[in-house]
Amino acid sequence: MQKKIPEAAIRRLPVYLRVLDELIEDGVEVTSSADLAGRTGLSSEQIRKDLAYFGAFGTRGVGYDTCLLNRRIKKILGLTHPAKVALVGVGNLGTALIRYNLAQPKDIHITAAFDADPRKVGFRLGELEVQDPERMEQVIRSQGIKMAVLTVPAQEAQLVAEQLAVAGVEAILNFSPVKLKVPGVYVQDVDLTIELQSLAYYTNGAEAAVSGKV
Amino acid sequence: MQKKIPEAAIRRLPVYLRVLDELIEDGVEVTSSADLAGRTGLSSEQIRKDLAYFGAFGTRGVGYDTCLLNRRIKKILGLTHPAKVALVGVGNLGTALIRYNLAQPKDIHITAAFDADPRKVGFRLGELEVQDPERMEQVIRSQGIKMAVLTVPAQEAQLVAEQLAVAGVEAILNFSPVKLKVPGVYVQDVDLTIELQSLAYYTNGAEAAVSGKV
DNA sequence: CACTGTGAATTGATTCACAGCT
DNA sequence: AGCTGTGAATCAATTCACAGTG
Repeated sequence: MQKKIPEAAIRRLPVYLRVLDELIEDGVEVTSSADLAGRTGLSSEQIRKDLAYFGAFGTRGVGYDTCLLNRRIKKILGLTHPAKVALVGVGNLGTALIRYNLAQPKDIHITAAFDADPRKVGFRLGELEVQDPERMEQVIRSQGIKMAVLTVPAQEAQLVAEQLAVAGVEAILNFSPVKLKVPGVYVQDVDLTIELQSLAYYTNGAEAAVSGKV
Repeated sequence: MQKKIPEAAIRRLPVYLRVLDELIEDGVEVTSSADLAGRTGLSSEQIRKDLAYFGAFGTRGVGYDTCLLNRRIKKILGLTHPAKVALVGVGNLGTALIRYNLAQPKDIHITAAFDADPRKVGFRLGELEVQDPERMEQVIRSQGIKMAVLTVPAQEAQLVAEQLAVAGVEAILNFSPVKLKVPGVYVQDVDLTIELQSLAYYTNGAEAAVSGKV
C-alpha cells in the first residue's frame, strides 16, 4: 500500500482524461502541469500532486507525455477496456442518460437497462432493450457488470440497491433522493434537487436574507 | 458579517429541507440532531454545527421545531417564494430535467426554456414552451430570473453563459463538460461523465490495478 | 436530564516553496 | 533552464467533548 489518496483527487482524474483526449486529438504529444492547469481551471501544483499520488508519470524539465498519461489514468480508473454499466429505472432521467451515453460513450457503456413497468419492458433505445428486473441478477452476473446507475423512484431505491449488490455490483451512481445503506458497495449520490436548491443560495437575494437585510 | 460558512454546509441545507418536509408531512413537530443524523447519514454534531452557522434555531433539552427550522432554511437558501430558473439547451438531458422539475417542483420552477434549434422552438412541455435564444435576455430580465441550468453542447456553453450573465443571471448549474469563466457568476458543475468514470475507480478491478496487482 | 451550541482537537485537502532531474 | 515531485505550511471541514440552558 501507499500514502492515502484523497477522494477529491480521484474525482479530478476524469477531468485530466478529457483534456488529454482533446490534446491527443489535436496531435499534441507533450503537456505540462501549467498547461493542464490553464485548461482545467485547477492549479498546477494540485495537478502535479494528484498525478504523483499514483507514481511519477512526467519528465522533469519537460512535462508529461499526453498518450502515456492518458493510458496511465485510464489504468488507474480501471478504464483500459470499456466498463459495462447497468441502469435501473428508465424514466425521463434514465432515458436521457442512456441516450447521452449511447451518443458519446467515454470508456463507459450502459449495456443493460431495467424497468419494473411492464409497458417499458421491451422498449428499445439504440441497441439497448429495456428488460424486466426479474432478469437483473442473471444479466448482471453473466455480463460481469460491476457498476450501476440508479434512476428509480425514491421508495424503490434501497431495495433495488440491495438487489444490485447481491448481483455483484460494487459501485452505484445514485440519482434517487435517498441515503442508500448497502455494505460493501460504493455509492456516489447525484441529487439534482439539491444542486438546484443550493444554487439559490448564491443568488444575491438569498445572501442578503442571511445577513439579515431582508 | 459573521464567521465564514463552509460551502459544504450550504450544500447540506437542502438535505435537511427534504427530511423536514417528510417529517412535517408525517405530522412530526419536533426533531433532534440525532434524529436528523439517522435520516441523513450525517453525524449529529455536523448537523448542529451546520445549523448553528446561521443562528440558534433549536431549544436545548428539546430539539428543533420542524416547521420553524424548515422555514428558516428556506429563508437562508432564498426559497421563501419559489425561485424561477431558465434552462438553455432542450436536448435529452434538458428535456428530462424540465419534465422532472414540472413533476415535482421543490421551491424551484423552471419557467423558461431556450434552444437554438429552430425545430425545437415552439415545442411544449406542460405549460412550458421552448423559445428562441434571441428572446433570452428579454425574458430573463422581465421575469427577474437569477438562476439558469445550462445543458447545451460543450462548444456553445461559454458563450451562452456570458449571455446569461449579461441578462442578469447570478448562478448557473452547468452540465456542459467545460470550465466556464464568467466573472461574478457562481457556477456549479455537474458532469455525468466524470461521475461515471470516477465511479469505476471504486470497483475492485481498478483498485487492484493501482496497487499493481494486475 | 436531554439536547443544543461551540471552542478545541483532529483530520483532510490545498498551496507553498524548493530540491532534484533531464 | 524548465518543469516535475514532494515535504512543510496553510487552510478548510469534521469530530470531539463539554459547558450552557430550557
